This record gives sequence, C-alpha cells and structure tokens, in this order.
Amino acid sequence: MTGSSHLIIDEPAAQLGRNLTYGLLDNIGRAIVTGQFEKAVFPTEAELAKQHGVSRSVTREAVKMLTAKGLLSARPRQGTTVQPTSSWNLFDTDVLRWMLERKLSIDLLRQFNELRVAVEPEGAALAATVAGEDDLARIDAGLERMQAAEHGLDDPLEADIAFHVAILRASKNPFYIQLRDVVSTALRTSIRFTNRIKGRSADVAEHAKVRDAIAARDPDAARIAMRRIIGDVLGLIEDRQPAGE
Amino acid sequence: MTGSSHLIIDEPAAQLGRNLTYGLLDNIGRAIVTGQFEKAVFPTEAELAKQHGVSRSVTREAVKMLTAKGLLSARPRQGTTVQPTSSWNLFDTDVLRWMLERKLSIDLLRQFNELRVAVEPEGAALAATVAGEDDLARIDAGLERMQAAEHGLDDPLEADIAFHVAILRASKNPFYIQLRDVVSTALRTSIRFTNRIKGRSADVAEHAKVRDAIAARDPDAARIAMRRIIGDVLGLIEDRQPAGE
DNA sequence: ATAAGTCGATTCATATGATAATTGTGATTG
DNA sequence: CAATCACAATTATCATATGAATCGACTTAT
Repeated sequence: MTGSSHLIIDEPAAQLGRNLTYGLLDNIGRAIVTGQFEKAVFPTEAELAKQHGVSRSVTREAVKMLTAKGLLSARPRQGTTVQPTSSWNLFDTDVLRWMLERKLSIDLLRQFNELRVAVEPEGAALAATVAGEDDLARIDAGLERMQAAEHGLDDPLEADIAFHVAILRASKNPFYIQLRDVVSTALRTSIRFTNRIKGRSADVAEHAKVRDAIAARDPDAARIAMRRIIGDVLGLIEDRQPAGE
Repeated sequence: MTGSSHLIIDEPAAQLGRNLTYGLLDNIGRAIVTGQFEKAVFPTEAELAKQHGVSRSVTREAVKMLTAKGLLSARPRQGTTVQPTSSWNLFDTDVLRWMLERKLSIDLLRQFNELRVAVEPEGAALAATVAGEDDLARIDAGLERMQAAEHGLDDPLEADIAFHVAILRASKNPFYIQLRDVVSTALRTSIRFTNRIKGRSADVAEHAKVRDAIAARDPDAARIAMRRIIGDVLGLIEDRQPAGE
C-alpha cells in the first residue's frame, strides 16, 4: 500500500480486515455502488479472486451476499452482472451506507427525507396508540439528551437519533422498527449535510410536542408535530437544490 | 406429509430444485422463519450439509446469503445462530415471502398495511408533483384493469397491484420504488385474506380519485384519497381483530 | 443460401479434503 | 480465588477437481 499506483486493486492480500469475506463484500459493494462497473464488464470470479488475493471460496461467498442484497446476479457462461439500481435493497444498511459514503448527493438526502416524512409521522401516531411505559421512558431520555446537547453536554446528532429511534421502536410495528437502522445509518453517515441543515434550537421544542402528544395518547397531534419536524428538514434541503432530477 | 415421520429434513439429495444453493436458501430461510430453531440450537455447517445432502460449499453460500438478509450470524467456535426477528430485513422479498407463507397472521397483515398507510399516500403526493406522461399512462392502465376486473374481464388482485405499483413508481423516489416489490409480494401472497377484505365496488371510484388528483397535480388531494383507500383496508382488518398484541 | 444441429470454450455450480484462525471451556497453577 | 494456559470445536480459508449450462462458431442437410 506504499508506492502502488495501480488502478486495479491487485493488492495480493488483505487490507480487507480480519475477515476476508466481509472485507471483500465491503470492497466490492462499495465499488459497485460507486459505479466502477457501469461501463466495464464485471470480472469473473476467478479474476476477482486473483485481484484481491483471496481464494475463490471467499469470492463466491462475498458475491453471494451481494446477490442477496440485490446488487449482483450470477449465471453460468453469462457471468456475474451488476443489477440495475432499482433492484438494490436500499433498506439494507450496508447498501445504504455504501450509497451515502460514495458521494452523498443532495438528491439522495432529499429522497431519504421524503421517506422519513411518510414513515415517522405515522410511526409517532402509532406510538401514541400503543407505546408502553418503557417506550415513553426511552423517548423522554432521547428528549433530555437533546436538551443537554443544547448546552453542549451531549452530542446533538446522537441525541436526535436516539429520540427518533425511540419513537419508531415505540410503534411496535416490525416494519417501522426495521427502519431504526436505516434512519440511524443515514443520519450518522450524512453528518456533513445534517450539520449545516440542523442546529436550530426551535428543534427541541418541536420534538417536545411530539413527546407530549404521544404521552397524551393523541395520535393526530403526534403525527402533525412529527410531520412538521421532518417537513422543516425537507424544506431546507429543497431550498438548497430547487430543481430536482 | 407422506410416510416420512422424520423431524429432521434428512433427504439425501435434491428436491432443492435445479440450483442447490438457492433451494437450500429457501429451505433454511423458511425453516428459520417458521421458528424451527427457536428452541433447538442451529446445526453446524457440517450437519446442515449432511442433512440436506449437499456439500459444505453450497451450505456455506446459503448461510452467507441468510446472513446478508439478517437471519443468521456465524462465528467460529460459537457456531451459526439465528438472529432475533428484529434484525431480519423485512424489506427483503424473500424474508417477507417466508413470513407471509408461514402462517399469514392477521397481525402481520395489519402491520404491513400500517406501513402502506404511511408510504402510499405520501407516494401519491410525490407522484402528483413529479409524475411524467408515461407514469400517468401506467396509472391509467392500472385503473382500467380494475374497471375491467369489475366485469370479470381481468384479475382484480393483479389489477389492484398494477395500480398501486404504478403510483409508487411515479414517485421517482428510489425508496418508494423499492417498496414496489414489497407491496406486490405481500398482496400476492396474502390473497386469502385480501379476498375477504376487498371486493367492494366503491374501490374503483376511490382509486379513480387518486388518479385524477395526480393528473391534476394536486398532491394534497392525492394524499387524502390514497389514505382513504388504505385506511379502509386497515379498518376492516382491525375490525376482525379488535385487540392486538 | 438458409436452417438446424453439433461441438467447443467459457463461466458459474458443486464437491472434497486439508489447513488456519478464532474462541469458549475447563484444567492448571500461583 | 484468580489468572493463565492448553485443548477442542467450529467457522474461515485454501487448493483442486469435476459437473452443468450457455453462447457462439462451425458444420451439415435441405
């Protein structure tokens, strides 16, 4: 890894980390998402193995995992091919992380928040119906962290994530709960942008409204309050990038 | 089902289909989701291979795919273990299909529609903003199929799916588009229930309202109309099962 | 000349046996 | 009793061989 100026990976062994398969998964996954194979044909498994300095078993297992995530498809004689992005599983945290790491386009950030604006208000409404005491406690804890973060006593991003994740969890709906990982992955990876966008102190007051609505078992109020929070973020994003597509 | 009274699978070879790996993936995935390993410890890769009459390579690749979908986790010495359901990727169509096939609980159906009631209205609103001519054409086509189905000239379920999928696609948001597969998989697999629930002729009129709102570029109207459609379904489900959990 | 069929090369799919790496468990020792 | 060490179990990795599927070129028959 010193003077090597090769474009091809070609490192004989491992900066793949302790686990070769998972390291290779990460490398290839990132390469696919970065678009490195959009023009070129995807290598054969033998070439992949040689380029990364691992055995074909490891290669095959990594390829199989990428297949399971919708990024690849393998057939005899035809070879292994990259699937169109429409079949990638965006709700897989690996795929999402690769996409966010590659360039973090404002488009992707907007699309992600368009998802949040649908899911989180409804999740808050559900939470208002079914949340238990422990759920409320977690939501309170998240809110308190946000308040602490206002005075520099906690990390604002992590506090925000804790709050939103607590609400999704309180919905008691597996689909919403699943989105915990998606939301926290996306928020954490896109720190650069979110920092510019967030940081307004009105935030905490608006979050408190959500909490209160859930505690008061008022689904409609919870939905509206949460929608305002994410709508604000979305508005800021769209301001920065007026014309999409 | 016939005379075989073995609990263990133990078939020496393949009713796994042409592709052993994918057949094994399906078998093990279904077994996990069915809860066959909740009490018992998960077999070692050697045992798995022997039980299914395949090589360890095939076993390992199937296990790796299940790992990628969040169902399994493998570590040396500790063995391969089934992950808690909270880490399963429900937005993976395989996982979802296995879950819907296993027993199709009303709970799962309700939770799925709780997701739809969040996503699809917002998707319709987005579509009203960004849909192109081709998108509108697809939505119209879906609506026409529903009208045809009213007179027995088309399959009502497939027509319904086509309509909803067309709208998700028209949103131009990859996250929403991704849910196409989820929605169609779930609707198609849960025919038994949806047949009982749907089939009211008011449906087509309500769907037409969504279409008109999108064509008129009216996001709010589209959101409200779509919300009513899915809210109706949700109401019927909750009627059947008053107390959840 | 066109159509169908044959053959071969390429690539993934599968099998097998051996070795390495990791880590829980229990024995050992201070 | 605690810390350490040795062992064993299990996955991780490697190397090699064989099978199966498919595309393309070539051949052959009509």
